[in-house]
Amino acid sequence: MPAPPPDPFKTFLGYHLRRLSVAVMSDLTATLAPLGLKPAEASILYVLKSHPGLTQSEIGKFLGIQRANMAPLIAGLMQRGLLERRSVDGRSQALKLTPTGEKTRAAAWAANAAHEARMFAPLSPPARQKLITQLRTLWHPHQNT
Amino acid sequence: MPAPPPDPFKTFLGYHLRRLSVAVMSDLTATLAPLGLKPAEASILYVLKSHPGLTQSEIGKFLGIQRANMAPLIAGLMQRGLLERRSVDGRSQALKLTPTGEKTRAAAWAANAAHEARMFAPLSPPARQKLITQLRTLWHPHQNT
DNA sequence: TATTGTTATACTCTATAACTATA
DNA sequence: TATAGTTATAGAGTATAACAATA
Repeated sequence: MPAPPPDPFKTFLGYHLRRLSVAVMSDLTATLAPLGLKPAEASILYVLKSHPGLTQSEIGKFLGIQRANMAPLIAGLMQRGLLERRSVDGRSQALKLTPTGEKTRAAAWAANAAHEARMFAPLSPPARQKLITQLRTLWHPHQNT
Repeated sequence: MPAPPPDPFKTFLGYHLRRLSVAVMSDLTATLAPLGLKPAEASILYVLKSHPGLTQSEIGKFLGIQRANMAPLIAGLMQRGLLERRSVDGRSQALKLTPTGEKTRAAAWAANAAHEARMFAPLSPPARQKLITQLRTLWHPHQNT
């Protein structure tokens, strides 16, 4: 009885990280679609809930999204009445959620939490928290932007 | 002294999974670039080392790459003399590494292993293996393709 | 000079549809 | 009828460069 061929990625953490991340992102995209939000848009709403008054450049730095790509994202959320602007100086504007934006954020947050519970059900809450801690230890933002 | 604003993604495993995965993929891309390989191409070489004789469709199923996107990848590797084909029947061809392909694969593998050691240095080997096991438990391939 | 927001644009990755030739 | 390989193409997501207005 011949041994089964070995999995070439058995020792490569990066491979499993990537495959799981892609699967989770795909599920999150489907989860948020009924709310008319993409993951990046929902993330912006989350950041503005906890950090109201940030400019769009600052949000981009926080999320790893470039200025040039933030512009259409913010414009779309503004157009839907989810955000409002207040001029800080002539070139930058503080952003915050409108009441509608906060309702949408809360709905997205609930859907996102349900998605997390579904995707990571095999892990106990402590195991999940430990995993988050490990991933944060390994992720050094300066490697990106 | 006001409390710092909370990180909105503190409890979202998916977010940290994604940020780390993007950083790791970026580093891997840079690591493999001097060998003239993209991560997907290196993965194909790895799979053919452990599973010689697979067709390109089978490799695509293994890696989660669609048939249509496998065609140019395989064509490029063929053109560089890294792969050879043997007709199984009129429509499918078994693939294997050429001697040059095996040399390139070995070089990519060594670079990839060094990349992993660098990226995941904070984790001991047992911790790293446990993390791989956890990620594999959470990843159900049928969610994708 | 440096920064914010914006536009235009290009590049990669991924997804779908359709075709051929084979089975 | 179904499958392997291919081509064409469209859509995201992301990257750089350049500009106007402002600091």
